[in-house]
This record gives sequence, structure tokens and C-alpha cells, in this order.
Amino acid sequence: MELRHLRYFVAVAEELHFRRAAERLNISQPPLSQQIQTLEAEVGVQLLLRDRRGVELTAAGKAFLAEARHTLGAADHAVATARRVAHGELGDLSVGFVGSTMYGRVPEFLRAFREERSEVGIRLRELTSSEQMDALQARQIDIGFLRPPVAAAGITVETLFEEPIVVALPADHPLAGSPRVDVRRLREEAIVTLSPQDAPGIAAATDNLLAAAGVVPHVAQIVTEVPTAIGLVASGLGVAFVPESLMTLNRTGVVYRPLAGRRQTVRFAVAYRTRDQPPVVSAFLELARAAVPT
Amino acid sequence: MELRHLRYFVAVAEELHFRRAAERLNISQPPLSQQIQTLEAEVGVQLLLRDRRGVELTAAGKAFLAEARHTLGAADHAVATARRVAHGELGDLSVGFVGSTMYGRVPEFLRAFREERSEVGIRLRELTSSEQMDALQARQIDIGFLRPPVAAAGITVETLFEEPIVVALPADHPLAGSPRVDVRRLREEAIVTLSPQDAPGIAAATDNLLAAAGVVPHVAQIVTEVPTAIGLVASGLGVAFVPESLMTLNRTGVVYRPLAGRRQTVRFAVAYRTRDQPPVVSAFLELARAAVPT
DNA sequence: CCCTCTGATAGCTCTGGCGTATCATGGCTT
DNA sequence: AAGCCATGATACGCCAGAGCTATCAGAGGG
Repeated sequence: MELRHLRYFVAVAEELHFRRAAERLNISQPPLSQQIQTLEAEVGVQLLLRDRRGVELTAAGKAFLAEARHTLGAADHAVATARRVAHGELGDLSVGFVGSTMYGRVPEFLRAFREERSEVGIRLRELTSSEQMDALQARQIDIGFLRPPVAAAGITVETLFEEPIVVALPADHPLAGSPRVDVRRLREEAIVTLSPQDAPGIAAATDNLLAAAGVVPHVAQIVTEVPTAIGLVASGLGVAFVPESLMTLNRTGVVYRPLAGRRQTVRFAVAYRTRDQPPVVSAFLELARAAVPT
Repeated sequence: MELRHLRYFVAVAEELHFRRAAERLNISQPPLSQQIQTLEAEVGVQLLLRDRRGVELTAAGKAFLAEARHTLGAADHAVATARRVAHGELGDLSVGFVGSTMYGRVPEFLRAFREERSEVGIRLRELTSSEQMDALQARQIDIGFLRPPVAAAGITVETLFEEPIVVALPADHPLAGSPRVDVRRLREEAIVTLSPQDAPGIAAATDNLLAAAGVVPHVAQIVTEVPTAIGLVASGLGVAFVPESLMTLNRTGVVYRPLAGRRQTVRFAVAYRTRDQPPVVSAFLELARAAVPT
């Protein structure tokens, strides 16, 4: 049995007239009769009563008509669904992100994308930058939000923008009152730093800042995620250098101050497999690129 | 697009290997490649990634696979459903009945049929015998339970059994104490009779009884349904002659007594279209015939 | 009694689905 | 590095079968 048989049967059942049904199907009447006969033989059941005065459905024919319509609808739906997935209108998207990006632009991207493509399901996973590279290669995620430098075979890392580093101080710190902070004045401070393996971008920026100021850091604690570092600052353990966007994390006991002197930035990037992307990915990337100022 | 394309695609998607899929489909590999190409061209979307090391599904391909399986399932289901309807295992049955039969064997038939064919939906309509003949011809009902004589073109009326007429008396009637009642002793009674149009069987039986006893009836009221007649007996309006099976209608203020002398019976019959029956009908008829004693 | 309408049948054509043979390409082995 | 073996794609011929035209058979209706 083929869909042709179902299409023909539905046409005859609707017209209750072989010649008219054949016209509708753009074939002549004899092959239509033949195909219906073949169908009835295969089902093994009489579906139509021909009584010289038009056609009538048997009880089995009525039941089959409903099911045949459903089958044809399912076939159309299969095609439509595949097309929509191919056009990125429908599908699933797994997104990885490092903790520090959830206070910046990522939530904005996600909200905008959900509005534009309400039928794309988004799954979020918090991962470090290097974990994201592995997850991208293993196809566990399709897009990653992370901070370079980071690289892996088959993965494109595309910087979306740069943002300055600011310093997070305990609220009761003497320098908390200054509009800008000179790194050299932090010479005696304990510093909470990020692990170079897990947050290479921020770790390198911190090193640069301190080296440029000729400061040898007293490392109070090495942590994996920026929000953790800010938590430790709040508890008075030391100061931390963090990306500007983290200022939206208004934690009691912490103040953020811009740095005096040469501006030090960290990059914010999106990463994706260079090949074998689901179609939704390119739509998401375009949205993210459009959302950041050139 | 034909079901063939879906079958082939599902096989390839499951095997992830053209040659093995072709074996499973009992065709050779080249036509399988061709058909899949045709399918992809028609859908307009790449469904499979061939990369020299087996085959992989695209996102669209995964979505299409699920839909294709569903479509194939729907096609199988269409065939199975038509067959089940043709075998009377599934379907709908409209049954007409006259009021007096619902106190006899009909409920028993219905219960037994529902147990045997739980997937046949039964709709019940209370109709007089002649209304049932019209409804059968108009295909509004498929089976009727009624009391002959009644006839119409294209309708078979098949007597299932006969049952004796008994008399329904008000409980305070002088004859209520007798084990049997002689009709001649009802010479002076008001009688509730049934309309010959609506209940020809019982009306004729009543006429016969009275004529045989030489009684000229005082007709108190003519009614359409036997239960109505019994209601009037309960109110003391008169006596009525009713089929024995109505004795299961235990109405306060009414007693039933068998008649003395020659036994007068009414028939109980099932009626159906001689042709163009839904397949369930014959199953129901066989059950009804088997349920009555020969 | 003929005419007209229905769906079915006959016989032919030709498309297209399938087969065999072969190609192109990439990974693996040696 | 070269050859081998696997993959899926391509080339091409064959023939089943889907479709066509012409015709038949039977039932109403005028």
C-alpha cells in the first residue's frame, strides 16, 4: 500500500463518484478504479459499495476514510516538520555558559531568541570555558558562551565584544570611597583570583593588570567562578578583578570601582562547531551578533 | 512522496548504513540511494549526512524520522481498523426497541454483546414498531426489537420467541386474589388497550382474547406504550392485557395474573435490513438467536 | 425501447523503480 | 606512501505497473 492509494480512496470517498474523483486527481477514471480495487484487495475488505448510481461507503470504508485522512495528514506534517527544523523554526538548542556571563548579555540573548523562535526549546548548562569546548565537540551543546582564550579542533570561537575589568572591594574597604582605583594602591591587598584553567581570560587579564602595575599579588584564594570570587570579597577575604558586567550582581558588602590608568579588558565570545550545526544555531548566532554594538 | 520513501528512510535511519538497510528491505543498495535522494529533493531538506563512515541524521532528519514512523503506524492502523470493522470487532450499532421489550430479554442481549464486543459502541433509541421499520430503511438504526405483525420492503423481521399474555389488575381488584383469571369475568371491566398502529401485536392479541371470550370491551383509554398502560392500571383506571415479560415491572398497586383457558401469545422479533448491514449486525443477531431457547 | 449514465475491463504505452556493473572517495593496513 | 577495502553514488538497461484510450455491461429514465 502506498500513499497514492490513500489519496485516491479519500478522493473517491469525498466525491462518491469515480469520474469526478479522477478529474480531481488529474488522472482518468479506469486507473482510479484499478487502484481502488488493488487497495481493497490488499486490505482484504470491501470499502466501497458501487451500485450503479454513485458510490457508497461501507462501515469499514468509513472507518478507513478517517484513518486514511489522518495518515495523509501525518505524512504532510512529517514534511512540514522537517522543513521547519531545517529552517531553524523548530528544534532544540543546548547552550553552555560560564557563570560570569549570566550576569551580562546572555540572558538578554536568550529572552530575545525565545520571543522570535518560540518553538525552539533551549536547554542551558553552566560549564567552564574548557568544558564547553569538550561539550561542543561531543555534541552535548550546540553553542557556548565563554571568555577566550580557548581553542579546540573544529570549534569556532567568535568574540562578540570586550568589556573592561573593574575591581570588587569589600564595602568597608578604605578605597571604596574613591571614584577610580589605582592598582598600585592594592599592593598590600589579598587578592581572590580565578583559575587559569577554568577562566583563562579573566586570569590572564588579572595577571596583566598586576604586572603592569608592578604588583606581586598575595593570592588569598583561587576560585573557579566569578560569582564565587565576589562572594569571598563580600566576606572580606580580599579584593577581586572582575568583568564590568558583573556589576549587575549587587551583592551586599561588595562595591565595584573602575580602575585608573590603562584600560584592561576581557573578551566575551560565542563558540560553536564549525560544521554539523543544527539549523537553529545560525539563527541564534545572528541574533547574538546583532544584539551587540559593533 | 509515497509510503515507500518513508519505509526506506526509516530503514536507513535505523541501520545508519545503506547496504544493510537495503538488505532489510530486500532491494539492492543503488535504488535505495536513489529513493532517499528523491525524498530529500521533495522535502527540500537534507535528512542524512553521508560521511564515508556510515550515515548520520541531521536535526531535520531526526524530526522527520519520528514523524515518518508515526505516519507508517497510522497507515498500518488504518488497515487494521478497516479489517476489524469488517469483522464486526469494532464499530457502532444503533438499536431501536419498543418500550415493552426493555423489561424482557433486550437488556440481557445488550449486556452479553457488550461483554463479547467491548469495542462496539451501541446507541439505543426507543421507537414504536412502525417507526423502527422507517428508521431501518433510513439507516438510522441497524437493528430493531419489536412485536410483529409489521413489515416493510427490504426489512427482515425474524421472530425470536413467543410469550403469553397476562392480565394486569389493580392490586385491590376482587380478582387479584385468584391464581388465574378467566377473561369472561372481566366482562364489566374498563380496559386499557394499546393502539393498533403503534403496538399491532399486543392490540391484536388483546382483540383475540376478548373475542374468544365473547366480551365486548369497555375501552377506558388507548395508549402507545405498555408501561403507560400499567401506570394507568396502577391508578385504578382499568385492567390491561400485557406480555408476560412485563411482570418484571413491579409497580406498586399492580398485580399480574395468568389467564385461564386458551393460551394467547404475542411474538417478540428482531428486525434488520436484509442488505447493507454493518458487519456487527450479524454478530449481534447470532448472539440474540443463541440467547433464546429454541 | 433506446439513450445516458455509471463503474469495470481490455489492451497498449511509457514512466520509473529496480537490478547489475562500475565509479569515486576516504580510512586503514602494511 | 601505496594499495586495499569499505562506503555511498552513478550509469544504464529491463520490465512491472500506473496511466491512457477505447470499449463493455448494467441500471434508470424518458
